[in-house]
Amino acid sequence: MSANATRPLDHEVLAAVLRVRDGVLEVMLWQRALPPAAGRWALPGGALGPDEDVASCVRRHLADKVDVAQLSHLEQLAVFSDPHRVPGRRVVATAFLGLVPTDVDPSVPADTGWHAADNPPPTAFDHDAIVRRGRDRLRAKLSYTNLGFALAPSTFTISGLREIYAAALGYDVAATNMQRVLTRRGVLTPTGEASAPGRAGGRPAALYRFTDRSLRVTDPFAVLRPPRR
Amino acid sequence: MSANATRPLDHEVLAAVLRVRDGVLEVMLWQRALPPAAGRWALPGGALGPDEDVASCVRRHLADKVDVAQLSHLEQLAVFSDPHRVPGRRVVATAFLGLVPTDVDPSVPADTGWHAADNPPPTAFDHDAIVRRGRDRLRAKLSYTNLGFALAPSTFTISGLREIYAAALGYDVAATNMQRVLTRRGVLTPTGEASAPGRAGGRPAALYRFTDRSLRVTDPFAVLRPPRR
DNA sequence: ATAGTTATCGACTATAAGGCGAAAACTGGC
DNA sequence: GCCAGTTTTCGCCTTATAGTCGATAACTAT
Repeated sequence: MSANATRPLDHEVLAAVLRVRDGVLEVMLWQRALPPAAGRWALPGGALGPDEDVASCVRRHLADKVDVAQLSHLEQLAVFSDPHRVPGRRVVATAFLGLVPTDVDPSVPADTGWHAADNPPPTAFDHDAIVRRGRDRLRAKLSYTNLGFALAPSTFTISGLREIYAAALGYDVAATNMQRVLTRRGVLTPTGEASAPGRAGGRPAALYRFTDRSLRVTDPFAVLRPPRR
Repeated sequence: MSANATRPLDHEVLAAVLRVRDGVLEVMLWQRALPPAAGRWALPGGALGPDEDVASCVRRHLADKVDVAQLSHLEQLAVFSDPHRVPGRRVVATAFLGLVPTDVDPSVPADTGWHAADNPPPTAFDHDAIVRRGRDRLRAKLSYTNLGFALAPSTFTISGLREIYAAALGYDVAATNMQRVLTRRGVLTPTGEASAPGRAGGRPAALYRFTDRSLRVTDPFAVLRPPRR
């Protein structure tokens, strides 16, 4: 037996696209104009088409909101399948996690904006739970993979990277050891260049880049864990 | 628009249920008697019902093959959605990873058996890829979570635990430090009891148990990583 | 008793992390 | 130009964890 006659089974994809801006981890949401859940904020996404897999599908729907080429990372998050997650319909959602680096600023439609991932505005359906899952997945992976490359610009200073990690993780990280630890493990490579100092002066910071911009699992970075006491 | 009229969209759940037996990581498969893919081996699972989420669904279908209460762990793995993953139908699968401890031996139907997860017999559809994903997820999580509790019996010796980890990971692990490292981190707790020695003699081994049988993320266990050289 | 077997412990070495203060390299005001 | 202020980077020291090896404990079988 295939889809129930009285209540057809639909499948949609949704994407929690995250970025760090001004020290805040943000998620992309658009405001629904029409019922159901008019006025509430929703994740980008849409129905799974007959001839595509979920990865193609999420890229296709994201293209309505943002230049997909500016996404530095996209991965499956989880399936959300509560029979009542969308009132009046039976729709299973495959959620994705997308990341945008700090040095690109994708233009988005008028109904779409960026909101603090820790405190989003009222969302449609279960989209708040999906945002939480995406945020938690990012935080977990930051400490045992090199996923930071997807949030950081192509070259950056140590203190700039520290700010990105602190914003994404939601707590301050000790910057002193970050260069040493990440460099020793081969995650960071110095470019040899230096950044211009800010207007307050200070020594110019050396620029680094991620050695490997493909996702790799590493030992966890103790420097990224919360302080013990 | 809901499901395409000419090619209805179905959703199924599948479970890669793994266990360690005699030093081998095994997966539960049943042999299909009827087309399509008659004679090939398949993962347990079935269609998503109209009033259940995927977690309830996978437990319901697993109950046909095994006593679900004997599963020590069950988690979402990934969505498999290639439009041609099942010939002639459009069916999206949510795959789960299940684990069975070494000290229970669930009875299974006649068409169902356990096969080496590293080298399964010819499978139906994309079930071999799902087995690989489940195996890889287990291996990754063994080294940064306490998921070992789900494979091990309720109490065990250090060398017994070493064998389980070695079988699941596919490579030998250094046993010398395992007790010290896992105990220091609070993952293992001595029960105070000792096991009877084997027939060849030897000092009786102390029995341990996992301190916390709920899944917790820990620092990775360096003792579980492959040797450096 | 004694040889064989397995488990556990202690001592030592090596590696990595964390903290702190000094030094380096800049800006802007005087 | 000099000096105060700012930010980054480096070096040294302490602590924590991992890895190795050999010694010792606790058993079985003959």
